[in-house]
Amino acid sequence: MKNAPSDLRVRKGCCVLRSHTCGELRLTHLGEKVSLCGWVDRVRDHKGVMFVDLRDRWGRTQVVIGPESSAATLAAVRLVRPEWVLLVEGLVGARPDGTTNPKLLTGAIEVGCRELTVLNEAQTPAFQPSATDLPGEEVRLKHRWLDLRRPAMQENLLLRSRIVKIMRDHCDELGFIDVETPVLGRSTPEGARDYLVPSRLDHGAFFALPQSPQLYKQLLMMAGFDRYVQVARCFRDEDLRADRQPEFTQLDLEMSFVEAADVMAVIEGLVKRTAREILGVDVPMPLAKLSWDDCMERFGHDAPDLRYGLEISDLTAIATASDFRVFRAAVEAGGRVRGILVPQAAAKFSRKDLDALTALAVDAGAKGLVWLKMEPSGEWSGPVAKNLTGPVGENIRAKLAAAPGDLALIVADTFDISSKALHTLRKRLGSVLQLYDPNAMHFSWVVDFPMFAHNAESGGWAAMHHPFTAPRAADLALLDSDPAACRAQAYDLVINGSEAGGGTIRIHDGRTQEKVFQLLGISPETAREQFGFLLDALRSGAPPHGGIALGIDRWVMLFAKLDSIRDVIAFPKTQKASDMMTGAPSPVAPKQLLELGVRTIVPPQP
RNA sequence: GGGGGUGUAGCUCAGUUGGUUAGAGCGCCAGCCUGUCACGUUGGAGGCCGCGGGUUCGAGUCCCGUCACCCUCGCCA
Repeated sequence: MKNAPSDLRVRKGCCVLRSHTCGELRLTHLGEKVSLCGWVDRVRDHKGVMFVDLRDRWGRTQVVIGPESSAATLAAVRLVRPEWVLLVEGLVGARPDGTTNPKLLTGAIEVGCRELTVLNEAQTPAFQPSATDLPGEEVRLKHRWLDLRRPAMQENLLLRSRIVKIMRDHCDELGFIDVETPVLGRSTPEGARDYLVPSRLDHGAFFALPQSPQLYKQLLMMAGFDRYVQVARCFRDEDLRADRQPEFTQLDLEMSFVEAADVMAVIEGLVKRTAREILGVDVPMPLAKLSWDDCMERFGHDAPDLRYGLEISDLTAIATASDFRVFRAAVEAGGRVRGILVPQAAAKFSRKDLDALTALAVDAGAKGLVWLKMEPSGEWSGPVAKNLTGPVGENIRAKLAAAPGDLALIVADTFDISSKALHTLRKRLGSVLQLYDPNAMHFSWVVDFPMFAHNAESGGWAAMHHPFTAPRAADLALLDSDPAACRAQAYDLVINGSEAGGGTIRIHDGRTQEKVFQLLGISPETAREQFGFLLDALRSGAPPHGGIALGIDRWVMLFAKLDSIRDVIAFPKTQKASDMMTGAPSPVAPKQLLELGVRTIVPPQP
């Protein structure tokens, strides 16, 4: 054994220490003198002969230390432990007959060790990256450097890198200019909660981290950049989910002199290219476009999973003719009666299962769930079937196209609540009944969003997308007469029931922008104070423009067929937005707070 | 903020109705082993049962509180 060399010898290629990676050697390298660097994955000691699996991000190679190796090397390797970092020099040899390992790409060869250099020792790791049992996520996050040594995690980040490169290449080839925008910006009350950064030079004033570069990219259009793109970090101080982190990355882009179709075409090209290069799948273009109304009506949600059916049917007209009190009450209150037919599911759901589904519907706000099973006789059965005999039952059967053995789930409530309940049920049924191939990917657009939604807090209007979204040209007059009916030039990209991107054509004239602000309850004074620069810029020769932002983390998660966004982020945060590894966020020194003119209410923890 | 789940050895987990000294596999330490590749084999060390309180003759187990992590509703223009 010798110590790590201080005089780095130049070898072939650009690598000084190593000639090859641990995933590289094949039978074609037989007899070559090579040097490998990597981590000790496993050691197998057979006294006279020892095996060390050396691992790097490229793969794993078996190193043999046998009688041919020097006594010093043999003695040295006996001390080696998993996760030590080694430099191994030796000859590539073919493995003896019957000892090749087809599970490894390098399984036909092994490196006969001539010289062994310990580049670094390692304390016993908190968990073994090579282990088959995955540690709990808490442990993985705390020792993230170990977790990231696992081949699965390395593959995830490699996939992310490839996808981002495809995105950048695609935009570059289409003439997009990559422009960076500020991270320290101005807080606006719209949208999500801001992350704030206190100003040292102006006590009492705060920067906000961007929820997205929305206004900057619009101003770049007004500046004439025509096509802008950025891989942009965004920050939203809201509660986390499996697919939501407080900081996340968007492919943010904006184009001038375009209509929605132009932006969508750019993204469709990207979808096609990514699917081809990453999955080897050809996605037919153009993608299906569903109107928002259609989505809500048929799936109860604005980002439906279209890998399976279970569409919602409207039974309101049938219910109107019914004596069933539950149905009548909903209809008379202006609500709707809607249902899902689950083919050949009657026998699969026990009373207990149906109670669980009912609980789901109730959680979604519904007062209950009507379930009906169709008997072989063609009659409905179930707790309320007796209320739905005769023509009503027959009409429901006809409308749902129900057959014996089918299960019908019906919700009578407001449109919003029935949508939510049936969407929740549809999702549950889809996964429980395995109605789709989990490896399949389905891309579609949802378009024609309403401009506004009712804001429960203020009682006024809230922007469905954001306050800069342009209404459809034909709907411009509706801003005055009927804002609720006004549709936006908005488009969401939906992948497997997940919102993977969203964009709009923007308002490019000041008068319309002011009108929309006004509808949103933003006074002219507030608008001037917070968005004065935008209003001025809109009056300074703003081109028609629009764009989109894609959630890169979600894209990678979906393309990697993973359930958690954290598995495609190198250093993610926990559900309480803390970093298990660094301990962020942490208390700071009183001096730092003093400089910032900030006083905390809760005293710092010791 | 609400609902649900988990927390026992470094890691993954078992632990019965509340009852003697809390177990297993992996890892770790020390032997044996010349063709293994999740090597095998013999022995050994290793525990604040998340934390605090309570009930009890007795608590890993029951009760209350609390903390952390995960899923989820609200929230996320």
